[in-house]
Amino acid sequence: MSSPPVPAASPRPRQRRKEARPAELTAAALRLFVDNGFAATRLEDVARLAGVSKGALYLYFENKEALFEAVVREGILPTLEEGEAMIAAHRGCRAELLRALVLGWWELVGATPYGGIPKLIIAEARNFPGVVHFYHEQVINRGRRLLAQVLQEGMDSGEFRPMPLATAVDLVLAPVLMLTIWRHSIHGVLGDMPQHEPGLYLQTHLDLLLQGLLRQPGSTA
Amino acid sequence: MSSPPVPAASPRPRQRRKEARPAELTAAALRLFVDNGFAATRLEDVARLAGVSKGALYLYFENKEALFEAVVREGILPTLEEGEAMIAAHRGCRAELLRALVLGWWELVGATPYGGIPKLIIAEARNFPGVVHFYHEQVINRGRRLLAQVLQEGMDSGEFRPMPLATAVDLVLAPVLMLTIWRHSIHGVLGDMPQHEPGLYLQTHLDLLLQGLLRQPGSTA
DNA sequence: AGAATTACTGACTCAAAAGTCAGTAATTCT
DNA sequence: AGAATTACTGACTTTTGAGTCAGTAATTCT
Repeated sequence: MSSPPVPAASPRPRQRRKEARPAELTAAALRLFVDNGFAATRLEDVARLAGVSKGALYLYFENKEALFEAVVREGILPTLEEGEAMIAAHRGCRAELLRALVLGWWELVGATPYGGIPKLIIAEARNFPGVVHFYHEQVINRGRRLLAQVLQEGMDSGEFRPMPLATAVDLVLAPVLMLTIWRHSIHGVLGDMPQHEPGLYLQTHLDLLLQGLLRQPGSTA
Repeated sequence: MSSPPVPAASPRPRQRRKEARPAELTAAALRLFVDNGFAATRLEDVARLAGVSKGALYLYFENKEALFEAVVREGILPTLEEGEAMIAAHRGCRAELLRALVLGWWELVGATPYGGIPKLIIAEARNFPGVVHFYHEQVINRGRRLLAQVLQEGMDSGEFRPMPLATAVDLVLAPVLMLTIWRHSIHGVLGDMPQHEPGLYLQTHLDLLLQGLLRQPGSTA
């Protein structure tokens, strides 16, 4: 229980890397915030995971809340433009586009550390109304508009059956979000579900969804 | 800013109600844990909301973690037996049973304070692996088995198309869970979505799902 | 090279919230 | 009624972690 503290084989000489620090700190904070929650995360641990001292963290972020906000703001970047580009460039049926958007999102966001942000937002919503407003405007609603457009076009062209638009959008999203949420909560604890390979899960989701949406079933699957 | 503290119109003479306290305390704790998260909830606030002092709370619960565990354990009671009874009693097609189970769950659990527990478990999973194991065994897997049975019977009888069973179960659950999670996080902050009346949302979910599942579309909806 | 600058450290302070317990007032017992 | 019991209180101690800052060492300037 009381072995002498290991001298940490050459504790790596102090480095000065002003440019890289903020991104390294937000990456570390994202990981710990998602895993443990905001309140239960110690800034000393964030700093250590990023390879600096707690003092250094405060050189780059006013306080814990500012770090949280930075984490969320950073999480938007790698996402929506891609989707908006895809939707503009796409030729072919809306069903294929829908598949591409969902699977693309999974690869670009869901499967990366940023996939933890939905869980984080959900868990901390009541403590950070400002951040929620921001995220809702910049991410949620923007993503919804994207999907709504695809569904609307599909309905207009007769490819999809008519449906309540806003509700249908959320029904496309729900399984995708649950997948990432699960990964960052219960799955992380249990090592659950061999059969829940994300690819198969999303494919089945899309199959089921499209069979429900398509006027002529089988025309795409 | 500094009006004299209101004497709290007859501060209600001290009461002794050994029997009722634990349930009142867990009810208060459920509310605050779901709203603010475990770490961000002060036990003094839990006690005040339950109408007792902090000291009294410690007469009934060892510590904060024990209170959390009690909250989750209590949340199972009003649920699964009902579903298992329904499934045993039901005559008629599996599609109707599926509708009844989903809508029944919403009324009995989702729309009540217990509807906050999924969000709570998700948010705190990494900090309470023991509780997650318990919940997974006692609630999640049991609920899944229930739905799997219905889907399997439907497939066997030819009412439903064949599908990967475990995945299909989770696709039934995802929108239902997202509905409760949303209510207790983002919705609570934004007063969001007039059109997201839970009834319509769940009906649309079931319509869409069944159109995908049914071999002869229209035979139920 | 040495001087000047500044990114970084870690021991410190301080506030807040978990947990304790001697005392108080309902209730029950005789 | 008074004595004995015990559910409850709230002021207290202890612990924890956010936030600070005087000092240190890497880098740049001359």
